[in-house]
Amino acid sequence: MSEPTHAHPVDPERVAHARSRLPSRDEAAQLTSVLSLMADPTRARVLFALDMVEELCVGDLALALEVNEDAVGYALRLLRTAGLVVNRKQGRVVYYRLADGFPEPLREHCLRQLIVLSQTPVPDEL
Amino acid sequence: MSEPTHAHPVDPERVAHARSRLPSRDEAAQLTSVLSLMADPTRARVLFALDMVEELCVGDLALALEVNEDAVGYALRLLRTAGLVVNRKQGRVVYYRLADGFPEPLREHCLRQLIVLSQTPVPDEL
DNA sequence: GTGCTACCCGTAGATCCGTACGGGTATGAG
DNA sequence: CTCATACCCGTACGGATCTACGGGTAGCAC
Repeated sequence: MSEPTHAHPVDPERVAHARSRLPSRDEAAQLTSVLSLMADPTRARVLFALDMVEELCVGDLALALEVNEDAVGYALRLLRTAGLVVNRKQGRVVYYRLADGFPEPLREHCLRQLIVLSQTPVPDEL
Repeated sequence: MSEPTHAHPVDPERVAHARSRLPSRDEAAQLTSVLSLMADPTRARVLFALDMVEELCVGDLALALEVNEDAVGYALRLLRTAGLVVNRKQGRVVYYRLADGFPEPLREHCLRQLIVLSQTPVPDEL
């Protein structure tokens, strides 16, 4: 079924309207690459924590989230290589914080809004 | 290394502060289950499209997004079973729309904000 | 120097996810 | 009735992703 049966739209007007102001596949891919970084419990909570307390070292982060250091290590690795967090080394302790360029809308509208969402959940009718 | 070396926090105050108002692992999981549904180019664009034009049938959705019907089919299957979209069958055509209970903050603050984000991208320094 | 701590990296194994394919049902046209 | 359309489902396969582990380095204590 993968090939385009149904060559002509049922509602051409709506199709055109949707097409006109829709992110391209590339734009969407770029957007979702950020989203999928937040779409993991550990990473999301790391971001929440850093949004609240400015700066935390790896071990304290593990304590705060109650996960092992492997988990935070991996989470931080991905967030770091994506440029969403930055680190600062002092002695043998490494402190992490949100990157300066951390997308402000993401922080304002998603991080903080979603923390509310997480208290008052979703429909979930199944 | 997975076991908790480093039993005592470096900055106990910040750890406590972070811990106090942090989503639990369960809350975070619930939240990220929604996020990971949006964290896919096809699904995200499906949601964008439905947010704009109210209602579209499967074939038109495939046309608008320029993807094959298998892709939209799979995307809609997941969004549907998660309760984020609903469908209405008229003849042999199936129309989809965002569910009534579609999380309003998600729609307002994320969908619409993120479409802006997708135009003016992220730091991405690597 | 030895040893411990805080963290990082690379890799193997399990698991999850998306795609493609074959086939099925129901509606409508002729 | 037969046939095409619009859509759905189940499954198999390839690729991505997460976890756990072994091992490495830099800083500090002694």
